Amino acid sequence: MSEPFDTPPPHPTPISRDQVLRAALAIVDLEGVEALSMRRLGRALGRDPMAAYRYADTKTALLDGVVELVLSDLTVDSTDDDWQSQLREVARRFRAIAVAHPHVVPLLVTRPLATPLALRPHGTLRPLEATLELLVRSGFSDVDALHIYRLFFGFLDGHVLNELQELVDNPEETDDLLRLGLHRLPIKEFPILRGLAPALASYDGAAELERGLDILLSGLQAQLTPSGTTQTTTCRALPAG
Amino acid sequence: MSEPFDTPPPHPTPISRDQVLRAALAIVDLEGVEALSMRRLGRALGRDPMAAYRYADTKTALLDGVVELVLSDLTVDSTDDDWQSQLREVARRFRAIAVAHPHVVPLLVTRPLATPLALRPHGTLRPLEATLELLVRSGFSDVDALHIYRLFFGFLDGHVLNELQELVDNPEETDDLLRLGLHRLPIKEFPILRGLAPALASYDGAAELERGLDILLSGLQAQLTPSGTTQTTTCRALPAG
DNA sequence: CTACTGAAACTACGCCGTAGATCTACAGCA
DNA sequence: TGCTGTAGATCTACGGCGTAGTTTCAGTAG
Repeated sequence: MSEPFDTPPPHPTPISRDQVLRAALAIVDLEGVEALSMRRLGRALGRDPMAAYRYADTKTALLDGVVELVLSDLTVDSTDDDWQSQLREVARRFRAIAVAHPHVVPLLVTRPLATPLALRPHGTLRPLEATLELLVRSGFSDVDALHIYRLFFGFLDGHVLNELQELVDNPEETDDLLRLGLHRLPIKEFPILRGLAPALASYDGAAELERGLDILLSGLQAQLTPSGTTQTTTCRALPAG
Repeated sequence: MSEPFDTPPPHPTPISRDQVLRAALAIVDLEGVEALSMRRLGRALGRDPMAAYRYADTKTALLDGVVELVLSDLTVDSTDDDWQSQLREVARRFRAIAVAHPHVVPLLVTRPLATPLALRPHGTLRPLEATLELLVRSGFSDVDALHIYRLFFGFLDGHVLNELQELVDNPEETDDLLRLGLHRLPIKEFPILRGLAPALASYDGAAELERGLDILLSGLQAQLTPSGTTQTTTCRALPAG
C-alpha cells in the first residue's frame, strides 16, 4: 500500500475536522456566536468559504461541532467510589469550561433544543453516559440515574447562565449602583433589587457554585438513596387547592 | 385640548409596541426565532419593514421585548405567607409558559447574557423583584434572598432546557429505540443511554419538575433558614485533594 | 397659502447560508 | 505518453438579512 504521507493532498495542506472546529471556536471565543459565519471561517482557515462544508454539512452542524469540541474537555471519572464528590468535581470542571468560553454558553445550553439527542456529536453524549455509569455503579437504578443526571446538569446550566449574565452597564463608573446602571430603575418599583447593587457587583461564581452544590446534594441525599426508591416527603405541596 | 381619538393618526391606524411584540411572538411561536426578521415582522404587521424600529431600536431590543411579553404572564404573589408553596406555584407557572412558547425558551435563557440587567425591559425584572420581596418578607436577608432567587430560577431554566430537548429522531417509528434514533449509537460506548430509551420516551415534565422542587426545597430547608445565616455542612467536599 | 414637523416609507450597502456549476490535479490504464 | 474518470476544491449566483440614510407626505402653526 502507498503511504498516505508520500502522496500529498490535492491542494495545499489538507485540513481536519478538528482544525475547522478549533478555528470556529476561536472566532466564537473572540467575537461571539453571531460573528461566526461560513465566510469568516473560510477566511480564518485561508480557504474558500465553502471548504468547511466538507466537515459540517450545515451551519447548525458546525455549531454542534463547536459544542462537541468544548465538551470534549469535560471528563467524568465513572469509577469514582464517591459519587457526590465526583459530581462536585464535574461541576467545577463544567464551570471552568463555561468561564473559559463564555461566548459558547448560549450554544451549550440551546443546541440540544434543536438537534435530537441521538444525532448530536458523540463527544457531547459521552459525559452523559459516563455520569449515568457513575451513578449506576453507586447503586442507583438507571432511571434514577437519569433523573439525577437531568437535575444535576440542569442545575449546572442554570448556574452558568446566572454567572455569565451581563450586569455592568457603565464599566468606568466606580459606584456599584451607577456601574450596574441600577439608578435607572424606579426606586418605588425595584427597592430590593437596587439595594442589592453591592451584592450583585461582588458576585463570586465559584463560591455560588459550591453553595448550590451543598443545597442540591443535601436535597438529593434526603430524597433519593442508592437503594433505588424515591422517598415521599411531608413538605410536598398539593398542585391546586 | 383635542381628543386623541378625534384626530386620526397620520397613516392608516396607529400601532402599539404591544401589537408589534405580539406579532413578533406569533412568528417565533409558529416558526422559531430564526424565522423572525424585521422584514417578516413588517409583512405580518402590514407595514414597512422599518416600521417596527419605532418600538425597538434594534433587532436585539425586539428579542428582549419578546421575552418581556412572555414573562409578563409570570406573576409572583410576594404576600404569600408560605414562601415554599409560592415558589412551587411560580415554578409551575414558569414551566407552563415555557411549554406554551417552546421556541421562546432559547431567548428566555440567553438574552440576559447579552443585555445588562438594568437595561432589560422592566417586565423581565418584575418577577425578580417580587421573588426577592417574597423571600425578604419570609425572613431571609436580602443577600440570601438573592442567592435563593438565583438557585431557584437557575433550576427552572435548567428544567425547561431539559424538558424541551429534542429527543425524537424518527417520529413515525413505534419502537422507542428506533423512534429516538438511539440504535445509531455504538452499543459498547453508550449501553446505559441506549437502555434508557423507554424512560426517555415517556418523559413527564410536570412530574419531573415536582421531584426537582422536592429535592431543591428540601436542600434549601437543610442549608438555609430565614433566620439569616448559612449553615456549614459536613458533606462538603474539599476543592482539590 | 406657506413653512415646518414628525412619522412613515423607500433605497441601498455589505453581509449571510448554501445549491449547483466549474475547475483542478492526480490515478489508473491503454 | 497521452486519455479519461473522479474526487476534491473553488467559484458563481440567488434570495434574504439588519439597518443607515434619504425621501415622501399628511397634519399643524403661523
